[in-house]
Amino acid sequence: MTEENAAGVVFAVLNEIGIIAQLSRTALEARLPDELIGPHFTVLNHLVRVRDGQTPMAMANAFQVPKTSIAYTLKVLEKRGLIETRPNPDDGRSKCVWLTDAGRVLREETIAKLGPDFAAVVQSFGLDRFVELLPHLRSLRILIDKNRDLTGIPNGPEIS
Amino acid sequence: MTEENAAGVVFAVLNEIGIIAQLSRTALEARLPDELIGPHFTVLNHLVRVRDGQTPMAMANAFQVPKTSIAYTLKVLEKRGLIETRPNPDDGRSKCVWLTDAGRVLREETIAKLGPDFAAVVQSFGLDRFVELLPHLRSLRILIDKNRDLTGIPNGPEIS
DNA sequence: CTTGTTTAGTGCGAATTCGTTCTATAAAAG
DNA sequence: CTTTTATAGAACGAATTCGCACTAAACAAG
Repeated sequence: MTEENAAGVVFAVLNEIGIIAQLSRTALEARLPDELIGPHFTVLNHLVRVRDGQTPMAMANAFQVPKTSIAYTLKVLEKRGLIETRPNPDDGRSKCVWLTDAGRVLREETIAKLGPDFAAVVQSFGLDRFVELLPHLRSLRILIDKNRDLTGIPNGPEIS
Repeated sequence: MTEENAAGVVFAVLNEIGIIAQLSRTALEARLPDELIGPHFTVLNHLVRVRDGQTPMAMANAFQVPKTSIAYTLKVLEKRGLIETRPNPDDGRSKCVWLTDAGRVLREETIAKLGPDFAAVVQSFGLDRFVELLPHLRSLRILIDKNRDLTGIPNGPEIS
């Protein structure tokens, strides 16, 4: 199963990344209330980690998904009372997304539920390996993101 | 933006992985014929890399998606003449999936189109870093997969 | 052999994701 | 200021993903 060429290694890395993403989404959803799925939590978490009051478009860029996908996710979150939206004072076209108290609480509770899972993985995998992995993944992410704008991949009005 | 605790590092790593997965899916789809999307290619590639003649259920396990999702993907691929299915001689309940010549050709063409993209990323990121990343990602993937079976996450009849 | 349980795949409807089109506003050009 | 051009979001329908119920075959127990 050894990869012999450069493309093979890249392929294998992206393949592993794809599977890990799928696995962690499944694990996350197992700790979420039934009516919520991965992307819902991703939005809540993003609003806490980066900042409240972002526009939907900014989040579409951050997650690299079409704006219509974010729009639907936000609609569900708003209906559940986990976020609220207000007009953007700086731009009449757009709006800003704010967490409600319920949204913050749900995020905290979910993270608490994930704690033991993370702890188990950290113990087996080693925290130092995670720490070592992080900057490499960051720069790879940034690089692929840049490369997207160069290689003629049509990012269209949807993505950026 | 520095992460101070273990959970934060894990979170950040999984977050980067999620974005990279999303970005590479978008990049892949930009090189695929319009009527095909990421999962279609993933199946074709898997059948070449692992082996022809797998059952749908085996692929559902490999990709960690519900069997009904794979079923739909296979239905599209079969309609496009990229795969064909035959009954499983060892098990009357299941069937085996085989690549057609058209399926092999499409995979080759797609990989050829991705070549320059991969080369660009490899040049910037460094092949050695990919090589170093791979085993870590592999073991992380295996670990999360194992952990899923332990922590009471209901993998149900769908996943495994 | 018969019965009860598990597993692979299908059918079907709901939820989600996405591309296209449209409207309103902002930004740029003249 | 007026006229283009670009952007944010909404509306809408198609494609995809998924959960649940069902069928048929394998397997285990008796």
